[in-house]
Amino acid sequence: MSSFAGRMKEYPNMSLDRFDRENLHARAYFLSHCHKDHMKGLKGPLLKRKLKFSLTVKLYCSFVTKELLLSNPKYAFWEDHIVALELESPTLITLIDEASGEREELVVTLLPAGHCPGSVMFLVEGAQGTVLYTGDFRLAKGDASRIEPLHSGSRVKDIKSVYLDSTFYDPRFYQIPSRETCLHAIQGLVQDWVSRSVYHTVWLNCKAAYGYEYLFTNLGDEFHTQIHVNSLDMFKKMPEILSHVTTDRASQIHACRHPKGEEFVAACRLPCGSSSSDGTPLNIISIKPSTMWFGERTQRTKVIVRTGASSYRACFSFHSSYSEIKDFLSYLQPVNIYPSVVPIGRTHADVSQLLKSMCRDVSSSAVVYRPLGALKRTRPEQQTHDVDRADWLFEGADLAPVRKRVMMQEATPTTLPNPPDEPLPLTPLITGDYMDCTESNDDDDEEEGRDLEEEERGGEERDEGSVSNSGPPPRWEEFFTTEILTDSQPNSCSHTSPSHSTLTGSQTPELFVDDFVKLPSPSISLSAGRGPSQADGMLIQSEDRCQGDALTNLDAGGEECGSHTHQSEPTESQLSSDFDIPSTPDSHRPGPDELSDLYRRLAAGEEVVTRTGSQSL
DNA sequence: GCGATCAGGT
DNA sequence: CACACCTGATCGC
Repeated sequence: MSSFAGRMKEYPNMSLDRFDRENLHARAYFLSHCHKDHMKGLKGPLLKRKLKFSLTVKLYCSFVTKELLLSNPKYAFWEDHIVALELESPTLITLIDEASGEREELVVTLLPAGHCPGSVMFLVEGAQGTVLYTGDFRLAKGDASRIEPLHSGSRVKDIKSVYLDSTFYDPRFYQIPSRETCLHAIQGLVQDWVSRSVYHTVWLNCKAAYGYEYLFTNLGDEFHTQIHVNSLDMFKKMPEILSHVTTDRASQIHACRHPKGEEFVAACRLPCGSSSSDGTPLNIISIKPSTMWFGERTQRTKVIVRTGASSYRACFSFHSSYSEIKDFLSYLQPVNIYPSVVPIGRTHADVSQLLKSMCRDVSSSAVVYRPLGALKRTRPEQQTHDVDRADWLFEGADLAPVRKRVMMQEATPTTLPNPPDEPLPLTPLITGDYMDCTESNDDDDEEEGRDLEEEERGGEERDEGSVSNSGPPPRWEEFFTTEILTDSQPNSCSHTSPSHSTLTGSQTPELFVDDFVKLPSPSISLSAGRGPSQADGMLIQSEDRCQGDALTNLDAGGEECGSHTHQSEPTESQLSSDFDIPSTPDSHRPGPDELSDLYRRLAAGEEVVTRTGSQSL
């Protein structure tokens, strides 16, 4: 949970994501996204009173965040004090002290954060240097290079401080399967289920929070349906989302919620109360999006885990993994990094120590200080790395090490693939940096004999085409319209007005980079009979997967949902949507006999050797 | 009655 | 395992 107190050292007159205590006296407020833990104090009576008497205090956020916020009547009093900003449009903001009239000018730029609809990072440029407040974010490897305002021409901007979402900044969370991988795995599971009959229904057991919408839009498109949800109110200005959700309970895919939802589903009733359409009982599976993470060398990394006869967990993360954060930081090379979250079991000192290695070394030889510089330096507030103000003190034009911009997007999609042995040009600075995390993941690393280097080589070999799949970070803003749309959308996405199509393309998570491997493997599929769009992003299924740990997830226990579940369970391939798995040369696909033996042993309750540890639930 | 905080749950 | 959130109990105003 965020322990950020709301203030940045450089710009203490602005408050971000905290609105209580000392933040009550801020000159301007910034809300990175609409999750409750970033809105502390935002509906407090003290702040409400302050607004009544203030002409200048504003809340800055994205258009989508504004819409989501105001869809809750408890925040309606903010209406006239919210300034929605466009993404990636630098905006001059003057902070005024209402008592003294003192003014301070800042340039603030909203950057897409990929955490939930409307989520942004704040890039602040002013007299105290350039700082980045990330809010909560999930960016894939290489995304920083595609965010224009982080650059100045061909250079990466000189960033003094990053206030970082360090939720998963711990080597234990080294990798989290990409959004695409997770989405495709979920699609596979849903496909297998809903194709069985119209009574086969999926319940997406999502938490009461924004962030699952891209799941709804993609599943909606894939299955030509709308997802049943409790309310459409918050999406009334977001046609792309609105067209994929419905309050009509006659849907095969539900994401409705009820405090006793789990009990309902165990009793073959959906949280909305629906239990049948025409008297025939529903056949429900539940899929609970959950964060799953894996160590640096972990290879068998299941994206879907079965937790009961008709319940599954599916990998889903709102936050960047350790390696994604490292990629982000090593691209930006800030001078300071301040963590906003201390992972459980860690101290602030632990995290700060870990983060030190990601900071630019200001004493490095890249900075050559002129002997006379100290004498010339008359303005004490000047920062040694402030390029614009202090470069006359130094040799050369730049104090910050030259950081060349990397354009991943420009990687030629149609030309020859990178040579297998050459690392992809993801960051200019590090490749070996990932080695300093070897202290980690003993616990997660169940790989016995595998050689890491071999694994990496295998990965890069297959990475060929996938570089060009990288897209820009998510732009939830493009979901937004100023019109208010009504609930009377057509009941099938296939009828959705073409006027929305321009919004669709750039929003879908296909655009996220998959760090890992995709193989155009014709022999492997998550499910049969799907279109070419799935074939492109096919997950690799390891040959040896079936021998062991995949089966350990076939939990024979758990609640049964009526008598009809057994013969209609999803097939093996749905249960083990592995990702990033290089094939093992000396492994083999188990034969039917081996498989049935394993099934028999599982059914008999015998131990089956597992390399993923206990996953029984 | 309201808000803040904590425990316990999903 | 975490996350984001909810409910209910308790405390203080």
